[in-house]
Amino acid sequence: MKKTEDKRHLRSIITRQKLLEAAKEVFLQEGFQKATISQMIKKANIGYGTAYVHFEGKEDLLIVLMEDVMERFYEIAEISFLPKSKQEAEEIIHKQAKAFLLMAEAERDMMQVFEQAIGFSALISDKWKAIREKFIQRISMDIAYAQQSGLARVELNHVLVARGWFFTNEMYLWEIVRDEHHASVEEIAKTITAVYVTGLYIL
Amino acid sequence: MKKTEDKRHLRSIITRQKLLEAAKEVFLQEGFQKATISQMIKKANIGYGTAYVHFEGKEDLLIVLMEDVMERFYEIAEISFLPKSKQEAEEIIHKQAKAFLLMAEAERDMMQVFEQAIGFSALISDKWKAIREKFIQRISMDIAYAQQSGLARVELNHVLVARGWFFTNEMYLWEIVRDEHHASVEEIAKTITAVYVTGLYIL
DNA sequence: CAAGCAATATGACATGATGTCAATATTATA
DNA sequence: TATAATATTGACATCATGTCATATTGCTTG
Repeated sequence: MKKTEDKRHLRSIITRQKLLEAAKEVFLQEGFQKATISQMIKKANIGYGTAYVHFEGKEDLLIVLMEDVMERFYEIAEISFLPKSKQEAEEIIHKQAKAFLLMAEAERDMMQVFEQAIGFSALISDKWKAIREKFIQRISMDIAYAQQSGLARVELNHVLVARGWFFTNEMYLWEIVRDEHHASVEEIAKTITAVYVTGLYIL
Repeated sequence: MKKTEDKRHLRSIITRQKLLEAAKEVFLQEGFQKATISQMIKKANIGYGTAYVHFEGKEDLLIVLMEDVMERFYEIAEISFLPKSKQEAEEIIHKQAKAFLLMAEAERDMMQVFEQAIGFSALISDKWKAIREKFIQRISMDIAYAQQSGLARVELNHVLVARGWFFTNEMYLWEIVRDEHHASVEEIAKTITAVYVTGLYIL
């Protein structure tokens, strides 16, 4: 007999789901700090203690709600990079930077909650740090490849350059999330890519 | 009659000072989140309510404690910038970036508390944002100057470039604060400056 | 110099959130 | 149907915050 057909297990799953949906609403409406478990269980029509049966707390709830968004970040980080010229590199890098920044627009609401939560929860902060390191590791490799191909300046420490480049992207991401950017994603991506590629690549 | 000689006003000042010192100890020991008013007033040997006579709460306390550090950031932001060549520009920029990053090492302990507090307190977050905007405004002007002098690429939006450049610096600052950097401040400053200057300046 | 006034300090209290747990309800199994 | 296993519940203990009526201390004036 499958667990899914187990009636009481099913009930448990439904409870969990109700709570997740209520939590999302509350997070979006109140932000991470102001959101409380009480509001969520009320919206979900379940008992207070039930929330702690299914999740460890606010943080845990948000992490589950963010899982698919985080997955998409990981996918962007994995875009392949094998340029044969400086121009080709610029195209790929521009495309990747833009995709990264567009995530901010596409998921603005949840990302706003996420940003707040990074400040409050070490758990969530670690999740974002993992994404960051994934990107940086990938960019480092890309730079090393370009250096080996004679496309990029060899005298630069590729790890340090990678971090710097990602940091620019990340901060613009948060600006867009907060809706504090005063230029289009396209122009931002174009500009920062231009400086980066000219600064790193030869010719 | 001067206020300073007023004995009860003097007592008030001493109380305030005792609290500030105790608060600093508690912040450094516990971090911003875990630090409580109770711990501070205990260390300072004053009553609970007294803390709220002198300050509005934890946030306010930390802001006062950070005032001189913030002042020093503003001073760094005001370094003058009138280069006559790309090389001269690189020297000045490198120097400024290094001074900025060295602040992280010099004030690491308090900056660690500050970083945490940025996540928790809108007030403190705004203080840091003000510093950031000050730097960006200044860098924007510098770039515009370099563009007018024919030293920098005119086709780039100077405000966007300025933000991107500051973001790299800022994120490295926090890495250094957290002691998570794996290169010397000198090497970091040298590397990011090299990419930035080559990317932005002509020749 | 004494009485009254103003500035300071105090801690008990109300509030609001958290996480736990013993008790209860529901479903499965024998 | 009895019993075991699983799921739900809300009352409770805990802890930090900010407020406020009261107490204390020092100044000032008649």
